[in-house]
Amino acid sequence: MSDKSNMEVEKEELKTEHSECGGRYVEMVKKINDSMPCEEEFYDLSELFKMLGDSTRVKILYALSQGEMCVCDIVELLDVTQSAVSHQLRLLKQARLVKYRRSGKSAIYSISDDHVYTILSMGMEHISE
Amino acid sequence: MSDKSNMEVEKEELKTEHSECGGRYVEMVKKINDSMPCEEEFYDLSELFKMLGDSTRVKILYALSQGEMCVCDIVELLDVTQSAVSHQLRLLKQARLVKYRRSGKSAIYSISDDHVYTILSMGMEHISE
DNA sequence: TAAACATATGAACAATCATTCATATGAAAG
DNA sequence: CTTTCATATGAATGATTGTTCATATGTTTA
Repeated sequence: MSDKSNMEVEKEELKTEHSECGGRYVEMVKKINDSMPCEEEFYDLSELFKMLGDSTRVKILYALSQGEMCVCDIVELLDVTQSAVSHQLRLLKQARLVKYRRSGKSAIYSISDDHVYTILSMGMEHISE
Repeated sequence: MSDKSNMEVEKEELKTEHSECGGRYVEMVKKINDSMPCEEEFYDLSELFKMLGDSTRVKILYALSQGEMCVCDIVELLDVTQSAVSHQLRLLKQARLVKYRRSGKSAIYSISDDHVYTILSMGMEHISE
């Protein structure tokens, strides 16, 4: 295989990898590419929003944003099974969005920091536009 | 069936529906319950966050938050198939998070309003705590 | 009009997820 | 120590979702 045919193959690969329409934006794309957050950051970010991307969990977080409460309060407030609430609280705890302490028979949950509430509020503001 | 036994049954149902631990929080729960956003609001809110709850979509939105660009730019910038990008753009468009216009062969997408960017930023701030 | 390019879309598939049911743990009261 | 209450958890299931592959649509250029 000659050098020439090799180069031609590379050219072809380049052509199929991405299109040529870019024209106007190539420079911008390069710049953005250099300042792109890393894969992990995007992953964490989407994981965070994934936690907020469920009706039951959002309700729980909203309730807790009004003040700490125990599991049975949440069950009473929302229309969800105790089991479902418990499962979701576990996820929220793992994601460090809520914390809890034990008090007698009860487990008392609360929002772990108020960034969470801020994000919720921004979301609510957005959907009422 | 006498009135008395009827009342007893109701009492029992009440007991099994929710626990009695509430004690301290009952008043608060009532108050919160009255000011709770409606089902639909929670639904919309979780739908919004669901859109941000995927790595590919977050990347796309981040890229677009730097400026409008066409599909092939996004494909080049991120490491995702053209088909996957197109599918996700459709979802983002349906959710009104992005808008697009056609220019020749290209479809040029952009963030539909900067609430989106604000929410993204809040999220990024949160995960770097 | 045909070829090339940019984007969109339908169907299929694997993976993830939220809920339910049954049951386990843990704590307090009797 | 047994019962009752509050919460947690494992397994099963149905539903949703993101990607891929193949192909269609729409636009420009030759």
